[in-house]
Amino acid sequence: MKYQSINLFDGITTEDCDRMLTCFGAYERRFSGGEVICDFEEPSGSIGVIQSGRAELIRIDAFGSRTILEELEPGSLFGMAFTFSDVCRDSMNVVCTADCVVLYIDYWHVTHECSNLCAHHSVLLQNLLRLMAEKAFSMSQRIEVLSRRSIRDKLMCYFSICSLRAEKPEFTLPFSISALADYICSDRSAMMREMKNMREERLIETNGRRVRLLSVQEA
Amino acid sequence: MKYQSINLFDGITTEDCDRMLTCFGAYERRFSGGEVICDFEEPSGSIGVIQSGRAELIRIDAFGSRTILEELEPGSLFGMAFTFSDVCRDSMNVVCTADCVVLYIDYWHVTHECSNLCAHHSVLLQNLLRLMAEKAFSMSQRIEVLSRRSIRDKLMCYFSICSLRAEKPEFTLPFSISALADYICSDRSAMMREMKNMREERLIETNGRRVRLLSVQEA
DNA sequence: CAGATTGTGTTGCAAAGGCAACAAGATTTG
DNA sequence: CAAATCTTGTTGCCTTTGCAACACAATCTG
Repeated sequence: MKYQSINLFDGITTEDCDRMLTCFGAYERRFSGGEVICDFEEPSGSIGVIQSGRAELIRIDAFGSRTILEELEPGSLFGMAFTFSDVCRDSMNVVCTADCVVLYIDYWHVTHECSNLCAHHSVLLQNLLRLMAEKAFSMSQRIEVLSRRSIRDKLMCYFSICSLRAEKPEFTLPFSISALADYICSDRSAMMREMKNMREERLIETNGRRVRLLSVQEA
Repeated sequence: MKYQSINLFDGITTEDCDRMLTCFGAYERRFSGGEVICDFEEPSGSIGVIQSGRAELIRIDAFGSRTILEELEPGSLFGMAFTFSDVCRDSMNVVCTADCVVLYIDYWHVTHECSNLCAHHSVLLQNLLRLMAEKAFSMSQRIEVLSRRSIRDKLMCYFSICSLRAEKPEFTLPFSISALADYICSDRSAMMREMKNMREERLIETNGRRVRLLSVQEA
């Protein structure tokens, strides 16, 4: 099962698309690396779609511990119900890591037939449904990784997912080794120690962000 | 922000609903406690909707360690892209915990206008969108909890969510204390030890599944 | 290019958590 | 009702992990 990423506007012509976006009151914004795209300070009724570039959903807790809650790639959604709204009073941000174009769409407009009867409203809805399914999929993966009890198991689970996605046992991490520690919610030095052990036990080979799974699990 | 759960068929009359379901090839099945509703053995193109009862999404890894990946309540969705499909070769099941009625809908039919032009297709799509958003929301919560580094923090985060949902500092856990350990992916005895400490430090009070948060966080 | 920042790699130490094992109350089931 | 099962509760021991602190390469920035 492989998911090729789709864009929200696949199957809609540029003219129709422009017309709908005007009708929806949608708008685009550009961000450059390091900028905070969204800080969830006030509730918003709009969905953000990463059109291009990269961003991360970051949580910083009261003690300054930083966690990457999510990697956002082109096609990724954020905002609204997609993000857990700060129950624990930590600061949450979507931070741009590589120059981004973000499209904002009002949620209400998407779910209600508009008076102009936009021709491709239903196509948009279908695309949105599919993007959300992809998002649900990636969150399930994250839960899968985080549900492991040890750093080693978390790494092995995450690497398995990466290698499955790459369709080979060798792949490149989508972020730095340090960020990987944030992703698996473990201490960086503890993780590096464990990776060293795993290299010595010949479970993996690493070279920078390049990782190769050696023990292709037999089961 | 409070979410009242919706049903997939809200806003659709019973007759229209029946007609659509026939048209979609949807069907209902009943399960009783302990039965395995879905084992993800073969890929399926359908969405499962819990209509009534309760179920859990369970993973059992190669060493027999059991994890509740998700609590499924009426309105919850499972199957397809909603569940991470077994990358790590562990066994995954949806298990019925209280007598369930489950509705299966073919995914393809939902996303494509049918030839019969079912009147309320778009309403169904909107409802599905909303259910998926709710699911995304609950998965975000789960990630929020699991991303905490210590058992104490995981518990506090989870209890905060529960108390927010209950709109008061006292609430009843939706599952047994033992199952809570599975939910937060920690050792049961370690969790009990930590809960004991937390009781002694007067962070919480517990009585069976009844929990009261004492330190209503000041920030 | 110099200084600042970020990423990588390492270590000692203390604390937290996992594991195993046991005991006893509660609930279910034949 | 008695046996079996599930849930709660506890403890000791040992491993894993987090934390603090350091060193050094790579990259960014004015």
